[in-house]
Amino acid sequence: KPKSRMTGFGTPGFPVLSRILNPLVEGPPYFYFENVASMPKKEWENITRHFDGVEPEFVDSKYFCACRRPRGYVHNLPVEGRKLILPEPPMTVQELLPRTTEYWPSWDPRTKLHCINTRSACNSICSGLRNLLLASDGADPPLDVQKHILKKCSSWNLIWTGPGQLAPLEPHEIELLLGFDEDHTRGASNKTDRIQSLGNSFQINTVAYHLSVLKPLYPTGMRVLSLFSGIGGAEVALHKLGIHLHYVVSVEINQNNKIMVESWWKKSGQRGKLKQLDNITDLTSDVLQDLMEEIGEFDLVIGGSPCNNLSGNNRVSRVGLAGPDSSLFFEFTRVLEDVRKVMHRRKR
DNA sequence: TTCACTATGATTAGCCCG
DNA sequence: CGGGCTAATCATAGTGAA
Repeated sequence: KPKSRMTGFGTPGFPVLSRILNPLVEGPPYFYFENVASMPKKEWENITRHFDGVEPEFVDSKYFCACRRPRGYVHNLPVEGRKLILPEPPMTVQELLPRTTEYWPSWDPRTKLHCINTRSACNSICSGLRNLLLASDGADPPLDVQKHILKKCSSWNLIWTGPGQLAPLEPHEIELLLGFDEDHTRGASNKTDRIQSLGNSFQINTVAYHLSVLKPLYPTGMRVLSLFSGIGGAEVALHKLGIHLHYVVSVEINQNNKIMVESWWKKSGQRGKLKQLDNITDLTSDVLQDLMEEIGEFDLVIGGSPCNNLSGNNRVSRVGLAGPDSSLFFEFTRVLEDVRKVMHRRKR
């Protein structure tokens, strides 16, 4: 089998490659940046330039869980000695959602789901498919009908929820797919918001695999600067690795997401300190310097900047990295550079 | 105001094949 | 090596009901 582009420096089942890192970008601070893999290559080259030539590691989360999620990760972490978090998650939809197997027809060969999108409304599609299935009265529909249905299933990421019945994923199912505990996003917002926030999140098992090399480096805990935190995927991944979170500065502008992170922080029994900020542009060099007077250094700067101007799903404003939201990427490298400056200055 | 739902293609990369 | 084909995509703006 040919090696896929989406296995990065190594995934379970694929050999671990080594790399030589530019000494200029060696940690600490370690950094970890994430975004969609399928943006124009030109934009990834642009991003690489802003990370002093560090190239993204492209990884598909299908090697870690039951859904596709091709993403690029730019980081300066060691790539040897990676470990999976336990328990290992279900690798197929059928294992993840056992109730679907009862209704999953033999002519639907899917075992993995597609990327989580933020669309939730496809009732008319689903009812149309149900009518098609009703027409075949329980028997396998004709091949051309099967093909049509499979295409819709693929396009809308539908699962079998009853006899001849298809539906999109519910928020609690997306949480499990992405490696969160069930109900991670419950209570803070409505269904629309939950799906949106989840769709923007890390896949925990994938990210934790990359971050696992930090555990032996920081046996007593880490001080983390989490940018574009969202629902706290980075924090959850580190916690599931058993890494003590000594201090987390979490920057997230969405109030619902902030509440979810704060709620998780309490629920998971954290003993460190969480400081939440709203807007990354408010995290100026001066503010950061004051923060670091209190905290000391940051061991890790982590986050994924907005992708909506880069995503192929965007019909309206796919204008590239310089777009109104995606241009916040430059704040990531700006903040990282500010952190480096403070740390470097102290070394002298 | 809040919320669920709906309509809306283009741009990619990766194939295959001549 | 280049053109054609296939398949997939962390989305947005608008509508209407509650």
